Amino acid sequence: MRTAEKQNKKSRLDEKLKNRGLKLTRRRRLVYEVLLEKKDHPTADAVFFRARKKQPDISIATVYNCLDALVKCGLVRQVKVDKNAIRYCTNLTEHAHFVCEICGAVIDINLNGAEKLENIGIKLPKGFRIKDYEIALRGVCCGCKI
Amino acid sequence: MRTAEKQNKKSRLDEKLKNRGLKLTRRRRLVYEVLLEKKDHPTADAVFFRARKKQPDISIATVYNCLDALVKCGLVRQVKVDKNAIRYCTNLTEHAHFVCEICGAVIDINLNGAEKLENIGIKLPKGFRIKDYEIALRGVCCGCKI
DNA sequence: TTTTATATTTAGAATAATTCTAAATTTGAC
DNA sequence: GTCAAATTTAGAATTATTCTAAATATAAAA
Repeated sequence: MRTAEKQNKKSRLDEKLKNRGLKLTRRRRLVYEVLLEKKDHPTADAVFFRARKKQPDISIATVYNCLDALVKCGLVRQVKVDKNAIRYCTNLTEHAHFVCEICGAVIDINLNGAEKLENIGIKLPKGFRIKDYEIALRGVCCGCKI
Repeated sequence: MRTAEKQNKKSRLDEKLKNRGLKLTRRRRLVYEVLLEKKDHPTADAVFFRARKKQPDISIATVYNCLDALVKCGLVRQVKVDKNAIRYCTNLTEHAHFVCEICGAVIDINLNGAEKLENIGIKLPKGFRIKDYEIALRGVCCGCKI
């Protein structure tokens, strides 16, 4: 990628962060970049290792802080599909997650209109309001099946 | 409840445990009883406190062991709806969970046929197989709405 | 009913993920 | 450039859970 192009990409990323009301910092940019580069739902720890390759002096506490900031502003979502560490996801469309119980991989499963929550018609008790939901599918992925 | 009735209830519970191939122990009976008495999806810690009221010399390690055994044999299910401690559920029907983000309460939401997983038609990539799934609805319950 | 092999229970240590704290640094606005 | 406010940081603290190895209880056989 040429320098100008790279620069352009970077400023688009900065725009995105600013639009969400985030104070722009070197660390937040880095953490968000890392998440966008490999969308395999990394844990905070995995993000930390990837981030360190680019800025070796970043700390794990900062990674947690940045992830929290990105989640709070809505650019990133937490994925809580098992008892293990929280994973992070930049896919903001309505989707489910499949977790392979053998290899631990987490992949996005797109929902077509019919499967989206407002269309499947779950009935809540009176006075309850849903703000968010998460569908975790557990099983065996194609790479791990016998 | 009369003693005979109580006895009868207890042996039905024992049957259930035995049918699942579980070795019958005082602790497992207790832990399962506690779960059946108040189905509010307690954490291991909450189960420990309730269990201690009846058998003060039970240990937290045993509570974890018993819960694991009950989960493994299929009488109890783990509920992993947030980053906090795992919760336990004795409802074996297909259902979703609603978590109140204010008070933390977790309640069962029944699914009617149309909403069950095999009927909503989620498309998995080739070779993937689902063994289990979990729907977590997050929001505000009627008691906490403003 | 006693014996015996095996599984369960236990206290306490260990681990893992995350949060907290308070001092140092960086940022954006002026 | 200055400055207040927010961010970053190392390291300690916390929380939930798992591990370990010794003591005990259980189920089945004798």
